[in-house]
Amino acid sequence: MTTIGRPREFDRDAALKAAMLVFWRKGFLATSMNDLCDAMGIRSPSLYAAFGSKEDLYRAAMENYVETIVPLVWGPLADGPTARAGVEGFLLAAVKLLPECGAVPGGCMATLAALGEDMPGTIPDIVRSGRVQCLEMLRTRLNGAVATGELPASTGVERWSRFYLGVYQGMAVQARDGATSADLKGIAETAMDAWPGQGR
Amino acid sequence: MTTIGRPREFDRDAALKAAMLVFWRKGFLATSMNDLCDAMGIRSPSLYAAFGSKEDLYRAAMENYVETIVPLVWGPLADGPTARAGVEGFLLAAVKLLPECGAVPGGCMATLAALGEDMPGTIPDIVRSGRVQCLEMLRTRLNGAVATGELPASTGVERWSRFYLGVYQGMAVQARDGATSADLKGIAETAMDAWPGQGR
DNA sequence: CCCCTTATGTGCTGATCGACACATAAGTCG
DNA sequence: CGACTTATGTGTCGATCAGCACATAAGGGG
Repeated sequence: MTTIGRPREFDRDAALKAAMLVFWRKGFLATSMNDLCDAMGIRSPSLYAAFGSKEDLYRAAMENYVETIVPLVWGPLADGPTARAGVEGFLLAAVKLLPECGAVPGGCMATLAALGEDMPGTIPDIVRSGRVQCLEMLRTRLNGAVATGELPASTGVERWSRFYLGVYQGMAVQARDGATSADLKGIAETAMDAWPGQGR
Repeated sequence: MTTIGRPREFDRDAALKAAMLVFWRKGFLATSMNDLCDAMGIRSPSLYAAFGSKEDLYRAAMENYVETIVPLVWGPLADGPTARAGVEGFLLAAVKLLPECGAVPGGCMATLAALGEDMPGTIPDIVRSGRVQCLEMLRTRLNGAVATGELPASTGVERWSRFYLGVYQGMAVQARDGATSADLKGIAETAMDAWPGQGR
């Protein structure tokens, strides 16, 4: 299919990725259109033509983050041979990816976005939906473990899901405050020692 | 001592408290000087004369929060008869105070501030210091428990401190996303079941 | 009473915000 | 080659931002 009209001179996906990295690093409020134009290498009319508005661009950036970055941490949850191994793999992946490491921003954009600031428009819905998806992944994995008998039927899946989600969120906060990989690993191991149904 | 010059016509402490509540609800970036003037019932020259700048006012507001609100949650940590009772009391206080409840904002200003946004000036240092103080309170209580023999000498105080801090931080995030008191209580109880040195 | 000091109220400043008008350029289609 | 469609570049819009100049008001000290 041949597109009519003057062809776009920049790579839309590359520009979106650049915008995602800026939003990840600086957040929605602290990022200006100038910041975005500089990082994306385009002028604002091109940006508005391709992405709509700052809020629309943020939504697209969050979707890009969920598609490309989130699986690096949450993929092991679904991939582990058992639910226990899945949760452990997910927390250990967080240990590796949450601290600042050079070019890529630290922390978790989906977890830490729009927490302490009153956001305009639909921004709160966008980020809340990302966090709810994470909770849902934990529910799914733990429900599966109850179904296969890996966990006793009496396991409170809802509370354990929220517990491990909370541990991850706490790790993200402390990583933002400069916690080391060793610090985060201690949190993850401590949380794994609490794994349900194996004793008390 | 008689103060010279025209006397101030507003209550400085009441105005500071009003500013603290606005910063708590909306965050530093999303709060404008207009918001602050409206809430404090004064005009901007009076604000600048009494508090310096927006950043100075934020620092004062955070100190006010740490003095008046933080003890409502963290006071039970030091007051409990044992370290275990202290940590449990602190988490249960968080269950009651983190969810939105009418006039008072929900969440925790010190925990959720400046997480997803790039903040100007010394704002990051201000909020980081608040969170480090919380970690220090946990360290102190758990170190005391090791000294009195309540916990075995082999207890890794650092990792347990970061673990319970992380649980609290996760509860704060989920409260921001609409978790109920029952949801938070489940997290708190699950974390208490992991209490060190009583079995496995 | 006048002088000094500090607070208040009006109104404004330069900077920056998100967003767009407009003219021009670069393609495809007839 | 026009006619049409879409992208780019320049420039700028009104709104809002944090902060302050200036004149006026309200107290105490002499």
